[in-house]
Amino acid sequence: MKPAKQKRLKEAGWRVGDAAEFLELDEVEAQMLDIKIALASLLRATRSRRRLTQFEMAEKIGSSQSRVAKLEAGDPSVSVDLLVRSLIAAGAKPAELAKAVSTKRS
Amino acid sequence: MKPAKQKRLKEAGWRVGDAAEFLELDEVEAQMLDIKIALASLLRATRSRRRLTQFEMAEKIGSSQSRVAKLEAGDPSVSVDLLVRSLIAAGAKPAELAKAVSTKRS
DNA sequence: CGCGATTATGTCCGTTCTGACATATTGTGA
DNA sequence: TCACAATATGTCAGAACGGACATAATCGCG
Repeated sequence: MKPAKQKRLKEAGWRVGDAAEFLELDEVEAQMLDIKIALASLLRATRSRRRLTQFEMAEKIGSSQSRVAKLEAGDPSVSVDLLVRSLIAAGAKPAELAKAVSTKRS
Repeated sequence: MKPAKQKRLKEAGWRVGDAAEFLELDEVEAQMLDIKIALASLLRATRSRRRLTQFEMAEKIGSSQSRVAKLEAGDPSVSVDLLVRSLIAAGAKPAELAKAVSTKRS
C-alpha cells in the first residue's frame, strides 16, 4: 500500500473505500488499453495508406522495424507516448488522433 | 547515424534528405510539446473543477503530490502516458482529451 | 514448392520515467 | 505577522521503456 494512503488511513482511521479504489485503477488501465489499441490500429492504417513498409516507417520515426511491429501490435512494452509520437511522424490527421484517444468504454 | 539509414544509403547511394528528415523530427517534438502542455493544463483545470488538492489527486492516480505538481507544470520528466492516465483517473471527458491531443501547430 | 520481402517475436542493455522523500516557496485566514 | 495548508522544486533508486539485433514466421509471386 502506498505511503500516502497509509497516512490518510492513519489520520482518519479505518476506511471502506479500498476495494473500490482498486477497481477504479483497474478501470483506468482498461481505458488506457483501449486507447493503446485504437492508436495502434490507427498507426497501421496510416502506414498502410502511405504504402510504407514497417522498415520505412521505422526510419521515419527513428526507430527499428521490430519496434514498429510492436507498436502496431499494441505490445505491452510500448507506451502511448511513442504511439502518439509515431502517429505524428507518420502524418496522421489530428482528428484521427483525437478520435482514437476518445475511445469510450461501455 | 542509425544503422537502418546507413544501410539504405549504402543500397541507394548518396541521398539529400538528411537535413529535412532531421527538421521533421524536430517538428514532431514540437507537436509533442504542444500536446503535453495542453494535457497539463487540462489536468489542472479538471482537478480544479473537482476541487481536489494535488495530494488528493495523487492518491487517485497512485502517485505523489510532487509528481502531480510536475504533471501540471508540464515538467520535462513527465510523459504523455502518465498525463493521459491521470486525466482518465481524474475523470476528464473524452472530448476534452481529444481536443488536447489534436492541438495543431501553425 | 522456392525465394525474397515483409512482418512477428524474443532478448539485451542503456536511457528515460516514476514514486517517494526532503525541502522550499507560495497562498490564506485570523 | 504567524501558523498552517497547498504547491513547487530537487534528488535518487528502482522500474519501465526504447533501439537494436537475431531469428522465426508469413506473405506474394513466379
